[in-house]
Amino acid sequence: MRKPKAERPEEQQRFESFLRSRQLKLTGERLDLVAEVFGQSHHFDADQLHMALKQKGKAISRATVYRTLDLLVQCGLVRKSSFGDHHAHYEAAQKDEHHDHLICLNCDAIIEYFRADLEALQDQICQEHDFQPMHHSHQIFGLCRACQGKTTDGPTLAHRMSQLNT
Amino acid sequence: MRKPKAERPEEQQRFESFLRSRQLKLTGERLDLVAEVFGQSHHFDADQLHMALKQKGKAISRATVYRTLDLLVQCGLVRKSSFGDHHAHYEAAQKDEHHDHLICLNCDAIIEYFRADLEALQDQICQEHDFQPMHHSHQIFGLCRACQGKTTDGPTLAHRMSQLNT
DNA sequence: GTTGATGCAAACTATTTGCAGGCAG
DNA sequence: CTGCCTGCAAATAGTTTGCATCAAC
Repeated sequence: MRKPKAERPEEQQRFESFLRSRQLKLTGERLDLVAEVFGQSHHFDADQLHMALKQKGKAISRATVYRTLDLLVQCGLVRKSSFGDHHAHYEAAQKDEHHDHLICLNCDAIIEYFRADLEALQDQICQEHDFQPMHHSHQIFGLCRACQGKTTDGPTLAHRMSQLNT
Repeated sequence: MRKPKAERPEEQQRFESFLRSRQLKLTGERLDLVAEVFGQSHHFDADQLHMALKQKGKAISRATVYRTLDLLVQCGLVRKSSFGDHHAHYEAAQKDEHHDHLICLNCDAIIEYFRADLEALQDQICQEHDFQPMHHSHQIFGLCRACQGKTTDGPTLAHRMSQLNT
């Protein structure tokens, strides 16, 4: 489902103008990374991206991976979040659609959801406290459908729960 | 507002029976730490606790601070959470009351809130996705009442936003 | 040619862990 | 006295940064 490079997918164009607007340079590494991010399955972390690139012969240093992801976050093409484990997760931002996550503690599945009424409720809470919201994060941890039946590994699950950093 | 030691505040008793139930030992360090946690202002982090203890002449090693906080979390007397900066935050758990947080990006104020309808909505979302919730975290970042008027430091604010790890 | 980018290795931060000696039960 | 506990220092893990070199504009 990856668009041919020749087409210069929309995301790449957005990135290019972002770079130009800041007098930053369009390097081969940046192009490779962007291509990978938008070819890749939605959710990933810095290391997965780094390895995926390496496997395709595009060995980009970790430092550059982090630096470039940072740029993509700044220009809004990528979203960064933390799922309670101890490293950052990234996802290609789909247009301007916003969503939150359900996270399976057994298989790490990530389910996205969006509820207008939840967003409205948040705004209401903010109003009540005279608080001006700028960002929010809402995450629910538990077991996805597939993992509820399974005899999930109790000790491991308990351990993950206790390690949850949220 | 700190109860005299002689009274053995409820929290300390809870901790003691927790320790006994696991054949763990009631050491001086653990007692000092518990006293500090429940004497202290609600929200704190490992380092603040470590320093507060040191200032009172109770120099407990960082390692022990972390280890003991861990026990307190396990026995439910303390709650651990992450506010998008890069370290854990703790708070003495008030009975079994649950709440979520509004976090001011300018002054770090933390405002607690609880909304039954929000909790209900969450359950509904879980049902819709056949997801069994075990834990959730809901945080809204922005400006508290006091900081909305102030000419808040734009660059700094933007920086904090971009560093948000949620 | 400037100026910003890259890779490497070293630095960092918050937290964890191995170990030897200490103290609670 | 046995086994958990402590402090220390070293180890982690993820991420960031300084620096010399290199490439985009």
